[in-house]
Amino acid sequence: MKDIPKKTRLSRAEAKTQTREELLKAARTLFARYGFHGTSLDMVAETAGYTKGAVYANFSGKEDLYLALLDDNIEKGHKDLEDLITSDVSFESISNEINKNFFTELEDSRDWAAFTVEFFVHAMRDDNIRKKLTERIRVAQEYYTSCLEKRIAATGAELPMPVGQTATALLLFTNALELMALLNPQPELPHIYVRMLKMLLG
Amino acid sequence: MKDIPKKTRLSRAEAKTQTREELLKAARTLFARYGFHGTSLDMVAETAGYTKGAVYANFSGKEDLYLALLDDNIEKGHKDLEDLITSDVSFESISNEINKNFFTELEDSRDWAAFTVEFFVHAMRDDNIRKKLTERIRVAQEYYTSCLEKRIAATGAELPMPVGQTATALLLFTNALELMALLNPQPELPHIYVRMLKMLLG
DNA sequence: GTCTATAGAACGATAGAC
DNA sequence: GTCTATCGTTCTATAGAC
Repeated sequence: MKDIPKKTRLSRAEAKTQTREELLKAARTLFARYGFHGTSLDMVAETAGYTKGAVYANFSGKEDLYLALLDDNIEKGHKDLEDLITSDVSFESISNEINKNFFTELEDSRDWAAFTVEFFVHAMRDDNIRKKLTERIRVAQEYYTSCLEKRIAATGAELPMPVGQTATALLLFTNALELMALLNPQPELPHIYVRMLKMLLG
Repeated sequence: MKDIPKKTRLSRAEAKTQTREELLKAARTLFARYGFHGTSLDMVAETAGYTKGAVYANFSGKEDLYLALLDDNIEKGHKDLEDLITSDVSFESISNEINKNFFTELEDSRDWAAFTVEFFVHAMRDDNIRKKLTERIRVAQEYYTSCLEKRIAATGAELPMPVGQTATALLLFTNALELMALLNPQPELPHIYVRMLKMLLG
């Protein structure tokens, strides 16, 4: 058997995939921190350890790179809510958890939240982006709806609204509260969140 | 008495004030429609009937012009909620009104909403802007709180949360719902809004 | 030898500053 | 109205995989 080189050589396809991943990773960080217009393709390429040639070999342009991030990431930030809806533990202990760790956990998603909201603004002004975003919103709503249905089946809880509408209301309120907490971390926000959850989840 | 010129001559100070006002008016429209980066100072100057020189004579730069708009305008857009809280008419007729005119009335505030949200993004990345914004949010919360207190005094309604927290929740939910309706006008949104109001206002 | 991912220079347009 | 910087995009050369 021949010597295996220190670094296994990548096939051309593998190398390209890896390049693409690294560019996306750099772009995610930079777009989140500096925004769409505040991030240049030179910065993205350099951060990832490439040059602009690599960007244009993998994406048709800046907008395309930005949209690719949406596809990878839109579902991120919803994980906490998902845990909460489907969780088996008592409402009381969930409330305690929220009251205790609300702000510290939120800090981690600061850049991501900025990215998401910036995307909303783009979407309001660009029909192509709007369509991509609303499709993602639809998927999220359906997913939460099914989580809620499971919860109802398990606990027998009664909701004050139809499940679909409850899911939408939850999605809306959670996002708005998160944004407000990042902009202006008033200490009563976790309490408001818990109370709203109690009202919405019955 | 000498002839009065067709147009009364303005003093230099008056002329400068007028120029400033016209620039602000043009900037308000353009920033709202095309966003911060989508609006050039050339566009602003030209729309107002001046040249870029006039902009730099009245503002220290683009950012300064943008911030000047915040001071004039942040409180806009909340009028509907205010009317609703303080209104004397029955909850039923308010609900009907919302269900009927929700989307048509919203269309008018499309540009304004985009501007507001864009400002939120700026605020997350710029501490100076963040301070200005949170101060405005504080004022809005206080105002809604006092509206709610009046309503309680008048109707004797009981709220499920303390007034201050109810005001915050209302503010959050209304803004989030408005944004969602502009991005993705699902027909059930007004119903969700009415139900949430019922839950929050008791 | 051929193909292609990437490097890197060059271009052209835009827009803020003064 | 000019100056200058920036940046997205395009183009060509090259090195390495096939």
